[in-house]
Amino acid sequence: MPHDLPKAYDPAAIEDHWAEYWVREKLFAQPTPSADAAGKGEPFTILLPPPNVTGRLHMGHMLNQTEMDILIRWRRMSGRRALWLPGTDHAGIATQMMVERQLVSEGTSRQKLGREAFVERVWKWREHYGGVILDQMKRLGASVDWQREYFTMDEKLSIAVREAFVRLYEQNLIYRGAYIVNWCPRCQTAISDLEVFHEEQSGHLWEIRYPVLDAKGKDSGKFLSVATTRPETMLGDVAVAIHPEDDRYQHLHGKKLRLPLRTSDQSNRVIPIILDSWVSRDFGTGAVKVTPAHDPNDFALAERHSLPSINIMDDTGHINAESGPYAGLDRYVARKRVVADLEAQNLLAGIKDYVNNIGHCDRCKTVVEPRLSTQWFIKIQPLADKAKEAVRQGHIKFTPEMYEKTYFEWMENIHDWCISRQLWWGHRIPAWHCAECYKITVPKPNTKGDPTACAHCGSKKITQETDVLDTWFSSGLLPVSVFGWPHFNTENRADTALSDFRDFAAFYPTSLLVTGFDILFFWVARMIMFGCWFAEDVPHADGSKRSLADSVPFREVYIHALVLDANREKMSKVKGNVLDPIEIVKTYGTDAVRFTLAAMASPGTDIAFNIARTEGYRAFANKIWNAARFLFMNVDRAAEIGIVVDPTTLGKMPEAATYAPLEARWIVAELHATAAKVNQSLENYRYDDAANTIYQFFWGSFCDWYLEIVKLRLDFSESADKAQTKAALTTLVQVFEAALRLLSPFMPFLTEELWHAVYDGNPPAKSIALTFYPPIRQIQTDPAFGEMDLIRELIVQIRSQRKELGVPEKDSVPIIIHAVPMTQAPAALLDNLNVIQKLARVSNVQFSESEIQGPDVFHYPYFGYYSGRVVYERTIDVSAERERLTKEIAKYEKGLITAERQLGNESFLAKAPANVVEGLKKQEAETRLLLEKARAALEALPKERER
RNA sequence: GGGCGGUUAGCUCAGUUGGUUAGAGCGCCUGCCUUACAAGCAGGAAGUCCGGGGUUCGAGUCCCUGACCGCCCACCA
Repeated sequence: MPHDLPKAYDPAAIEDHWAEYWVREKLFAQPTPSADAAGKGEPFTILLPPPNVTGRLHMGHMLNQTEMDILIRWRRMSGRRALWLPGTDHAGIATQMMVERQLVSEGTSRQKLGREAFVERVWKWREHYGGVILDQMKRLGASVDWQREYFTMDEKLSIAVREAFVRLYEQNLIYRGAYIVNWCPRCQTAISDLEVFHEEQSGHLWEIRYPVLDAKGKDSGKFLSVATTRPETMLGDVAVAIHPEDDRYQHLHGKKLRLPLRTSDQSNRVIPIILDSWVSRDFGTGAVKVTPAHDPNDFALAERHSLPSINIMDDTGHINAESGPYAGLDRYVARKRVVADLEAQNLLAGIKDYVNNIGHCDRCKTVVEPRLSTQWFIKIQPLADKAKEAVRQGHIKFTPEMYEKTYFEWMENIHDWCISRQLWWGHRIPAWHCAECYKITVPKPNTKGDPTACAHCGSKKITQETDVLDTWFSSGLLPVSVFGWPHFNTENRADTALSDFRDFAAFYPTSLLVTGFDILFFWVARMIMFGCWFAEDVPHADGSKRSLADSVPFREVYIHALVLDANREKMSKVKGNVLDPIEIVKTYGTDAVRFTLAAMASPGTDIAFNIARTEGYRAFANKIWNAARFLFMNVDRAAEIGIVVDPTTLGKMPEAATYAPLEARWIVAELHATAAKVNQSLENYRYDDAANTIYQFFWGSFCDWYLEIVKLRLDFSESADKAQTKAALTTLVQVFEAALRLLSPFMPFLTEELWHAVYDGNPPAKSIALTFYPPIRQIQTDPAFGEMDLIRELIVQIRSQRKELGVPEKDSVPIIIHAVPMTQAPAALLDNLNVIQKLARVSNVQFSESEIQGPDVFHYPYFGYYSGRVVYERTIDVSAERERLTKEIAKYEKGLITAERQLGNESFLAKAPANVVEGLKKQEAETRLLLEKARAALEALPKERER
């Protein structure tokens, strides 16, 4: 037996095999186009948001990848030159943290190892764990080009990072300086604003009395109260600020205060009272201590008033040597100590409970410390302006649209980007410090090799900057760097790798970015800025200048939502509600999980992942599996009597002859309509519509109706009309094969397996993924839809009536039909009486010239009005029937009143479009008839016996 | 403090530019092991479209307003 499928669908038995096959056969490799690549299809490119090398696949990844895979498979099958490019991110802080943890568990540390050994260790770690998520992707069937896999610290990409840096430096867009940055004492590095998350925490607001000095510099006996949430920062106070027009403090103008704490510089530092209208009079006491080295506002204030900055903390969040007796204390210990010391001096005016927003390190959750420190920054405004312009001009389209607003919101309020990190793992900043003149040497653009002497004084005593770049600096460059930038753009054209240039020419800008909103600013915005900035210099293949429109890193961005648990809660390890996609995949199959995500992925709405849905879609897969078994069973039976479907009739969109049986014409029309809807839905990122449309087609139309009807035509007996059987079988196989292709992007494994089975080991391509997707075809309204509706509705009515009358499931019963207004029923009905008999278990259909009366008469309006009756002596539940009819009558009455009111409204008749009025009139007439019939039926019911 | 999104059946969600009697899956009820499928088949019940006002011939859909839920951004010590 060629078609020997197991009885039940078992994803485990098929998925591993195909996953491995797709990778081995390099089916989705998209090589660098040759010079004469014309006519090979318009490129469709997606860059995979590179997972961190620390990563394991979570539900968000799976959603992200499912969406990309559906689109790329669909576009590939639709004739586009599809490229989905995978890679991983070195993820500076995150990875360094993982390895540090590992070292701690081994009783050693990063510091003990030293920089070089540590970095080597991280590389080893990366080799070991870095591919986990990619292996998981393979298992999910992601149709990426594995030949192009990259890592953000690959040499090729590192060259791009260096070139981007030196160009920006050359353009005066990179500067180094001491500013307040967010400092993580655990990671011991600066982090950007985006890497800080704020959380409300209950704390205290301390009111501290600062002694006011008299003209001689002695305590005047008066005090100025100042409110603070961080008393330990007093050690760095250089002033106290009040509002110039604050009536309460007019007498203090020009006075000085004594800092009531001992520090090393002076036991009692004297600080001025300064006036600044930035101070709000109604907060706290209206007086604010100024600590420039530990607060951004204070820093700005100090600049305005030419005050010094006193840094009181070291890299680890401990008080430094500047602060005498407090030196070496942890910041929170110091806080307690300071408060105690103040209390001892009776300088604590009060402690209030206070809830404030505290910044935490995104990675390690440690409370960040705003801290003055020397860092590298990008002057972002020029890049942001260009990036805004690109979106404003419509060169990048956001879906859902609202994210465009979010993008602009952020871009309008953008701050310079702190790009230096005091880490060891990452791209070391290409700048050299001179030990003699202290100036900085940065290589010129388009040059190779590290500088050996100071560009300013010629000294050979130069050392490279120890800081590395923010991870997002390199990932922000990916759209240009993965396609070879800047190799081909160097002055030294001999260096130009031609193949890289062709990649860039063919695949940049990428078509689409699919990602979550959580990295909209981190990554998406940065790619747009970098892309627009650097790609504009790269000419087109023909040498012409690249416009802004062609400099963007991607033409469209699709932002997907979060995957929540079934109770709409965020998944988190703490809550213990994390679903591991790999586990679910093992139980239900990748296809079912993918389909679940697709069916629930409505743009802009979070997905409450419900395993019940996945169970349902596994059932769907099983349904298809069994439809295939049915089909193969018949193909095999047909073969026994010499009927064989010509395989060359497959692989295209089936057409039905006008003389073909109704179900054949109908299912073909349905297939076309489904293909049109699915294509349109995918075009608009409506994965949910697309998935549901296919589901409805496969299950609701193909299996529930078409297969049941086609059984009648598959007659393999001696007396059978072989031509008719063959025609039916051909349509069956054609539609099924096309439907598999339609479903393939959503359920790649199942469809691959069954598609190969359809071709019985001789497929026309290596994979269903390399065949053609059913396209949109302009369809006229096909009469088959209406005819089929007539038949279906009649069958449903009969089944319903049978149930009502209590006819045993297996029994066949006769029916009587009366048609109004025509005395003859239409051909569609007469031609398909056998279908009605089979599907509704009817023994005989009798047509009645006269109207049928009685409580068991059913009615339905199609091409006129039909009534019918199932002939059966029923055991009627009079009261239940009365209740049902009463409800039905009420419903009709209500509908009728609405319709009549509207039809009686002259302005409605005047203003509403004709088809709406027409429809309403028809509906009113139908309702009226149904109402009359229902009333008659109620009337005909035996009267309830008196009790 | 700003900004954004949501509220439709018991649950999770669709519902295009306003247009005929608001849909799906799951769950629920009833009956069936009908030779592709019990992960199935057939039939059925179930909604004050968050509340209030307005525009319109017509509102789940547009406008105003209130309530509740969620998210993002933000330097008030």
